[in-house]
Amino acid sequence: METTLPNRIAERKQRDREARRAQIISAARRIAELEGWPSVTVRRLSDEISYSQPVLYGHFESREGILAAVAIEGFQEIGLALEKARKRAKPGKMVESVASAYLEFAASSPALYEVMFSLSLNIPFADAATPPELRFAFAQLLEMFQGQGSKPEVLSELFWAGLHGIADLTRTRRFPPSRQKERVKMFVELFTFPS
Amino acid sequence: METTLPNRIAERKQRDREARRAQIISAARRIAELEGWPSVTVRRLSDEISYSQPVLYGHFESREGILAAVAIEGFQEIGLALEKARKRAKPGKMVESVASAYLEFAASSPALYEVMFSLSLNIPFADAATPPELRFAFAQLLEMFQGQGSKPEVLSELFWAGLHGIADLTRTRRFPPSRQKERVKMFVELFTFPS
DNA sequence: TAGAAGTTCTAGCGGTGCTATAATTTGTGA
DNA sequence: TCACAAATTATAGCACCGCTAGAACTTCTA
Repeated sequence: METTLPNRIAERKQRDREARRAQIISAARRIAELEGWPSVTVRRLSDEISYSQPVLYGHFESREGILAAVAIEGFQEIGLALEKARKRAKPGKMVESVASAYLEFAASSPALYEVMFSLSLNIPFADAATPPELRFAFAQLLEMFQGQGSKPEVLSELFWAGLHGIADLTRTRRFPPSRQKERVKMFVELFTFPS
Repeated sequence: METTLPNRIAERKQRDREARRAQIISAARRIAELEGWPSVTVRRLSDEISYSQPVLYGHFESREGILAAVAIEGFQEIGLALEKARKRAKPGKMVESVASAYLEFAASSPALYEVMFSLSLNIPFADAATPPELRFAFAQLLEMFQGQGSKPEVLSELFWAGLHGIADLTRTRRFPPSRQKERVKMFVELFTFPS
């Protein structure tokens, strides 16, 4: 017992730490979605988790580090959503299914989507230091265009860019939501090639 | 003379006011391009124009009002650039010309482009309250697709969305700049239809 | 159970956007 | 020309921000 007890204590501490970290991320996300990112202050977060401010800096380097963690979580979720949409799509409907899934993700969590892209992370897509969550998400698009056309990478990038453009311009109210259906339909047609 | 003098004084004051307003916008833009938007503080701007802070609030409602003014200026400039590209394009090269002009604008003034879109202005595109600068810019794209296809509005929106996506993902380092040429080429092909 | 090691909090620094109020300059009529 | 009103500008301060040094406390060990 005596040799295992310290381990169990250490494990519990680690669990607590991770739970608290998750709590911080969750609170940041919730507040951002309800009141916008400017309301996500370090003081506010420390209130939410009932710890003083310095505790937050034991988990993250800075406020921006917290936002980055939220963004990573977002990329993981969108990656999973795209994978699901890709795999469950009816034959010939893959592009439409993935496009809809992407836009629905962006529309249902606008603050999350905002932080995923508006944050100027120093995280290039095709870099060695790119987080796996980001790689995975982009891989879903790449997978979709494998075999179709001569440049699947470039095509995937354009598909992503188009979806991001629609999502971003919708989020910032540049596009009237009324025409969204038509928009998606024509977008899908643009990226559907005769087999 | 005596009845016109007060007018001349008032005119001079108005001119001074407008000059100072332009100076504020110009300083904000310069600082943002050199050091990023977080460096554009009200104190810093008041230093640049050698007036105290409250003077700035005689010109703009808030810091965000200053950014909005810069953004409007940006929309005016990109509108002119797109118009020029559209009108001077060789036959059959209009889409390519306009796309290149758009991306070059975004790449050459990244901070300006950033504020034009990252700012969540309450300014829908197709609204009555949409500033004319915004209308004009979008009109250039609309003009391009008039007659082509059945839904020029939707097509223009998709074109804009695609360009914005490329510009934004490039600016935030998600796209490696290396493939930019290929990207633009394929994008132009997507939006070029057989006559 | 005393002390070491690890945690957490208090309190404060320099900065931010913004503004009430004081000081100053400017234009005007006697 | 000059006193006075009106417009303009500056000073100084508020509440809040991100962040952190050092004090206070808790937990574990011997």
